[in-house]
Amino acid sequence: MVARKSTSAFALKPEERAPLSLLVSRQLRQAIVSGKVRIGAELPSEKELTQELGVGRSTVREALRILQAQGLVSGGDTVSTRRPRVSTEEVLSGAAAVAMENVIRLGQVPLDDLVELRVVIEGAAVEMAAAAAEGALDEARAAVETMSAPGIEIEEFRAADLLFHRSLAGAAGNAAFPLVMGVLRSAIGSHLGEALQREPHPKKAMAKLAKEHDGILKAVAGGRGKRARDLVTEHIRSFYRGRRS
Amino acid sequence: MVARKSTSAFALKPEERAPLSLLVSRQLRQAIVSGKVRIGAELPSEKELTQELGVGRSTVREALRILQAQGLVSGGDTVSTRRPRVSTEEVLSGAAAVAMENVIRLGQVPLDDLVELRVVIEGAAVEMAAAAAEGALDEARAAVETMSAPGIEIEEFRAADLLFHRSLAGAAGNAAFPLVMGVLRSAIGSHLGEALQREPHPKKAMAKLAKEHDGILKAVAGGRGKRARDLVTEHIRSFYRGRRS
DNA sequence: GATGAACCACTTGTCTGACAAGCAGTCAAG
DNA sequence: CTTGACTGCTTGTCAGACAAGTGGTTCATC
Repeated sequence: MVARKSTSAFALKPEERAPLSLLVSRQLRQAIVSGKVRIGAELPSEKELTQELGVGRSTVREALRILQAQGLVSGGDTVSTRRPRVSTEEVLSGAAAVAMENVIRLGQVPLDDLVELRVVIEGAAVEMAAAAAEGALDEARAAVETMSAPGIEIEEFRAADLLFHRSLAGAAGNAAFPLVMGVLRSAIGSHLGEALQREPHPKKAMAKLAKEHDGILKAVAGGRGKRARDLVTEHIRSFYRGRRS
Repeated sequence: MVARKSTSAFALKPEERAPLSLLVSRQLRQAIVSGKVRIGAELPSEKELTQELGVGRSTVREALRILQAQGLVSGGDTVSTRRPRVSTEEVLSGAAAVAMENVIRLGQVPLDDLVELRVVIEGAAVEMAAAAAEGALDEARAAVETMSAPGIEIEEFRAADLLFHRSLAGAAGNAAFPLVMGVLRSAIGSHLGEALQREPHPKKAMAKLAKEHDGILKAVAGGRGKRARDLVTEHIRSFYRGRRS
């Protein structure tokens, strides 16, 4: 409390009572989301921040830890001596997924509700994509091809699956769809513990999924929005059905 | 690195390379989500954790800051000398909301995309709510009543409006809908800077909104899902239309 | 000139010790 | 019984110290 000057007046706003480290973290957050510091750029070192902000190093470090936990800053969880950077989108949505998973784990949101929300979003996305009838389907098409390859590994399949759903969600031209969808997917997946790994017949399951993907893609490409939505709905629901822990 | 005993064995998992503070935070998180520490319960003091875990206080503090940023622990942002507690649902959802908002902000998602996603989610929510056996509409009904009061202030109206949309989104029985809807709403609002404040004729605008709310509510209560969805869609779109900064 | 090793500055991670401010319980004085 | 001071305990913050790792510079060697 050495830095707060005891605020003798009685009208003290509640924000003035926040710890310094939180204020610092907010200030840095502001600098980041406002684009003042570009994505992926390096932040000043802890010492520089210390001098620049006029606070102790512990305070700066705590602020950085907060931002790191929020996913806005990355770098601490890697090696050492590497300066913190502004996170990429991936780290960021990873942090959001962790937060959502916490909400699930503590019983605030049942798993099924997340699945259903994903159905709603992705269903709407494919329906809109089918109506838009544009050429943003190349990525999805390539992903389907990858997944249909005979000797594919589970890990590869998972990556291609993510790419497929992501690009399909983005095919409607809405940037918010794939972002939120990704967070949901990751939260569900980490809660479930990667269902595909425990599949008794992974090859068979993957073949089934690949076939469904192909059907969805064809429906979208053919402009049959309703059909695409139904297929996606069934695709997602059936995948998670019976896999609840 | 003084606390890690140089791990002379060669088989060190990549997790062993994580900072100690992160490991501590994970351990505490595990204790929380596994239900070992009940929700709302007090955690041991920093000193006790220090002794219990065998690490320095700075490390414990950083771990606590991480958990706090994730919303799992609350207490630090309030007064002082109050021990950290396991968070309640509100804090937790709030942290998830912040994380999602970061994703959206940094992902450069256009405003229209956010609005459209909100239309999709809320539209689906009211349609599902209309189909399901209702009973959860009391809150929404009360909110509409509040908003229809003649001499209502803008701030009051905003609060009631939030309550209306939130309870309506939750009326479908899906906890994820109101959560994400709240995030979107807040993200949109911070983009737009509280549109209602700058309204030339706030009274007139509020009256129009209240009337639309009433219509939506009646449609949901009457089980007319399609109609409710259309009304919500138009309600949200028309509100944000022309208000883009 | 190219290459590799030694060296040094800087950064992060962690610990320790210190102090201010606030809160809660205790306990004696009225 | 009430009230006021006192005494711990807790969090917030700072400063200093050291270990370990990374990167760039310099310099000797081929």
